[in-house]
Amino acid sequence: MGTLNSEAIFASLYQRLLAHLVSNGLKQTRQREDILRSFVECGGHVSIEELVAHVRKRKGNIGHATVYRTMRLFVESGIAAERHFLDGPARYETAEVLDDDHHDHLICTKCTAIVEFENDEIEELQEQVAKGFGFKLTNHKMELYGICPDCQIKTN
Amino acid sequence: MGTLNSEAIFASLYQRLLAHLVSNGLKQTRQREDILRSFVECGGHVSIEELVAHVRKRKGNIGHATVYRTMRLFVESGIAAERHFLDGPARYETAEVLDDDHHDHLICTKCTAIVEFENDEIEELQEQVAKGFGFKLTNHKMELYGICPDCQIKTN
DNA sequence: TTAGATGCAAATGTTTTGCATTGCG
DNA sequence: CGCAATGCAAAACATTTGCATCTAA
Repeated sequence: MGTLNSEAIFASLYQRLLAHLVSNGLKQTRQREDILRSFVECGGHVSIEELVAHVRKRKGNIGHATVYRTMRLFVESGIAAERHFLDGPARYETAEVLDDDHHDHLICTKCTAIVEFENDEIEELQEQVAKGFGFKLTNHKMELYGICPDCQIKTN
Repeated sequence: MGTLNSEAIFASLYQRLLAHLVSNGLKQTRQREDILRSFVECGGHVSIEELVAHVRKRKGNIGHATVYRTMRLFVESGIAAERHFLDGPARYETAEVLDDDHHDHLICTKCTAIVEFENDEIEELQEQVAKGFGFKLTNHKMELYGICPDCQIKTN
């Protein structure tokens, strides 16, 4: 999985990005296309630093500020989502799955492997908790930390 | 609630802190006592900056670094827990409730009011999810974001 | 042509660290 | 006395911003 249809994912996200650019009077640029391509090729949960490195390897130079500004743009366009795991730098993932299919994360504290999951029962209970306090729920963050199967085997 | 038995809370936490200090060959200092007192008086979810201001108002000067180092010590002693809401600075809460009574947070995105809650059903489901992926769950973070009753009334 | 985008460097905010000095045990 | 703690300033990060320059539309 991944590289197989990565061109298709790129195309779909780029189309959504273009729609956002047009409807907001913003511009299509070489950098935005490069960053999106790297973003898709990197798979999930990339940091800004990793993106900068990836774009620089594929193409020429790119500024940090540009990548920061572009990822903010991607989030506003609805094609990327920002996550804050542990307390490292922000990480981004493609939003293609997110449409109606919200997911949360299970993170290994030894090797930082990340598994995505979805659980409707939990979502439902969260909704009930919020309602119980009179809150109108807008979104949530749930991260489970533990030791993954591989790391449980390795004694280190 | 709060100021009523805050001296009792202080005493209980201080006792636990002393135990940690003694068993690790660390020292009892004026600053550590002052910071703990402010920490308890401030109630829940204080930032380092707020603690510095509070200690300075009650007593004389104190260094930022000391407060950072002391809160890390408090976390290691098991008398404080660190939280990262939204993406502001770290916030700390007293761990007295945390013993066997884990709780999560419901946060208003308008006024940043924070409500604590506990839900065993959700905990149980989280455990099941982790088990499903072969993970050994060590801890988790769950934050629900929404609009609190007060802010729903105010139209702004 | 012109508003928006880029890239650099400087600024910001949070947290950590080096080091001389102080103070608990 | 000796090691740990403090306080300051400097460093380290992650991120944002100012500004001159460039470029898509």
